[in-house]
Amino acid sequence: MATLKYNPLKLENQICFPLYAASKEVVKKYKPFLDPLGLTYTQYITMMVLWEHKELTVSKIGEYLKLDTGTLTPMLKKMETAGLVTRERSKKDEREMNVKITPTGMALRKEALKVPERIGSCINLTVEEALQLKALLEKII
Amino acid sequence: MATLKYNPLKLENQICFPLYAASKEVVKKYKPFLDPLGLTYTQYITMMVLWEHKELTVSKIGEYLKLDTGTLTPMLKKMETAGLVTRERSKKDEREMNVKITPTGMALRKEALKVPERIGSCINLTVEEALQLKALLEKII
DNA sequence: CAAAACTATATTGCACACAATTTAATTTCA
DNA sequence: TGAAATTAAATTGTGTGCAATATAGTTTTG
Repeated sequence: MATLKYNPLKLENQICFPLYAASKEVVKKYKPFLDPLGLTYTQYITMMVLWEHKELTVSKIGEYLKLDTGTLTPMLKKMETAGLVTRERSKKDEREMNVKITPTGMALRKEALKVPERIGSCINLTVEEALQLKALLEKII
Repeated sequence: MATLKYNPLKLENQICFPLYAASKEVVKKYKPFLDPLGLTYTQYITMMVLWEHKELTVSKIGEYLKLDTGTLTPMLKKMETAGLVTRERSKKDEREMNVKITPTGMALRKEALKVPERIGSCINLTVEEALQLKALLEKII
């Protein structure tokens, strides 16, 4: 009997690749729902933490989203221009930049409320599977 | 009894976010192992399909990796400069660009062989969990 | 068989993503 | 207390990632 050697460098034997591909796939699925709101995916998750916390420093946002300042600073400037947030140095510690959601930004929440369920119906998983997946992913993070 | 309303726009209620964060996390874990090989993560998975198939068109690579030409063309040019692949128009159909792995590229495989297990030990999952995760991710793709 | 439709790749423009460095403010501690 | 260490953002440079468009080659079809 011939034994086939396991090939650790085959794409289908990787765990990383489906993770990478699925992530891009899902982000892409958001686009048609976020375009009407004028948000990119990264801006959308940033709005999510701001809808909840109202005001945060750049580094706090980075902690929640696991993004660094090189990504956040230019994006937050664009969001400021779009009227979604204000950016102001902290009075207490001038090193900190306080990012605060505006009424316009807050109002956008209502329009975003339907996004999650619309996405949900695009993803081919049952509720149990989704929860299982979420638990596994959180073990990685 | 107060009922707390479920908030669909909370980061921790999303499936997309852990997926996005875990994917970035894992790609980042590769960096220390790929840097010595002179490969980025995207180049590494490209090499994976080329180690297996030796010669492919740009669109075939894109099919395997779910990447488009806007990503692949500049990257393949860099890989050509690095001596890992050659790029040549197909004689049969001049529209096609054949990407072929070089002996240098092929030789790199040996050095890459230890990457998967090293990564495996960085990821906090049992074999069963990894297989379960892979199956769930493949349902999404 | 030539115009139209199609296909494969390349190019352009925009938006991340992060490592490394810089700048400025605050804290620590000799 | 003042130099050194630490901290928070911003900047710079490199590398994706994709939509939209352009270009060139191939196939279809009236």
